[in-house]
Amino acid sequence: MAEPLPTDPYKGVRDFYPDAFARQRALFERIRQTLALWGYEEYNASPLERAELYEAKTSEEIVDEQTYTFTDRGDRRVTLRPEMTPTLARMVAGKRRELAYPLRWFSIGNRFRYERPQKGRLREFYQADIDLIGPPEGEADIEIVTLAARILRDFGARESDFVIRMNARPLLNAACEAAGLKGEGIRRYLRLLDKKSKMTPEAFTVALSALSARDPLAYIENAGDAPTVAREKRALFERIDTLKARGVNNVVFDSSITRGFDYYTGMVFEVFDTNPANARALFGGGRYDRLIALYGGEPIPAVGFAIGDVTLADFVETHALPLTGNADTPQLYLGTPSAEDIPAAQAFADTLRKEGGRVFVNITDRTLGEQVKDAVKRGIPLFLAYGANEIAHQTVRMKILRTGEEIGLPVSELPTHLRAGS
RNA sequence: GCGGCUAUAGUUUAGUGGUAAAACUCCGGGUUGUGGUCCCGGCAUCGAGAGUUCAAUUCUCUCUAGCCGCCCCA
Repeated sequence: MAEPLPTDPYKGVRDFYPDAFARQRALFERIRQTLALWGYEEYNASPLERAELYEAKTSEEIVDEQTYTFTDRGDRRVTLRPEMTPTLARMVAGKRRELAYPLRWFSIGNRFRYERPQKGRLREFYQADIDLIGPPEGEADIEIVTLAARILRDFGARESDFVIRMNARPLLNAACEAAGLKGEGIRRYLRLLDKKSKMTPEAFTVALSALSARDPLAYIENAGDAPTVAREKRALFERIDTLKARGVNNVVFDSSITRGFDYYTGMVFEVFDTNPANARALFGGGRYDRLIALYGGEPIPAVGFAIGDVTLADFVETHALPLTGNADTPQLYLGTPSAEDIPAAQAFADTLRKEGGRVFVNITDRTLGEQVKDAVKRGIPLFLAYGANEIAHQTVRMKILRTGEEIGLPVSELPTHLRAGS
């Protein structure tokens, strides 16, 4: 006997058994509904991409150590997409002249990253990427942040359940330059800033002194010291005020929000759960005006964000938000008194399906008692036996499993009941 | 890549230096035209390998896997 194969999924990825898949789908269906109301269109692409796509703008370390990259049989280097934005940029650039701007696009699918799995971080996760492409900084940024808030609100979250922390790359850059940093120094400072909340103040001060004489944040605090900083700060605060005026009140300025990515050029934001039990970033996004130009041509401004399934599911659970799943459970279990009745039951089921009934037909030789048990286990609400008696009299006894009640009715009325019920 | 914790039936767990217990699930039967109750029976080379020992599921080591943290974070 050969060694049996393991039944666990590959490290860091999940199986979605029907229950879990129904929940997962419910999560993203809710997002799809909101986006449809806002006129966003769904696109998709292959998870396989040329490796160079990420080498262009993402940092080398990420490509080398945190992607699934391999060489195919034609010696092409291939990467399983770790994020969607480069693919989106590639697609937009490819048809840049024929698309109708502004583009309101979104995509839901899996992303891959090769790293050590731990809480909230897996090697394969699902994400909704939502982008607004074409308009420069301004109204588009307002819409994107409003939409981010609306998606959570449409899950039933209250405004107090989350907070949107906002910053702007130009503001950070101006402050860094005011502090005498440039190029690589700015990059290193942003990385340090990203970690600030996890460090002790002393450790931050020590790390900072290795980079700069004065903390760039001081120039943001006292913007009067540097005109460029003052200008950027004013622009950002105006945006926050606009959002509040338009009904998104849970937005705050947070100078430590940087986003790890090089391609952001404007506003950046992260949405945090306010519940202490789940106090971490749920998702985030920002403006990236120069990414699409990497594929040639004039820059096409863009702003967007992405919501991952793991953190969103945690949020929904933490706040006990209602989420209906399993909408596809059959409504009716069609039992057969004996195996000879199966062909007739299948034919009958098919007439019910044409009327829109979701029907599960028994094809085993189990007794009716066992079939009823089976229906209960599967969570199918209605049961009826279909055999010689039913065919002869054209009537059925429909059993409501939840109450045990049985209703006798003519076969012809059954579709009406299925439509009314469930 | 580094560190901590864990590993017993399909699942969740108990337990012991003398080859294991329970609940639920599943399978078979009591009950061959209608369930959820009840009763009986079945289902574990105690993660893998090595060592200590008369004897290891139990102690030690190595490995593997999972969880958690660090690093990193799209």
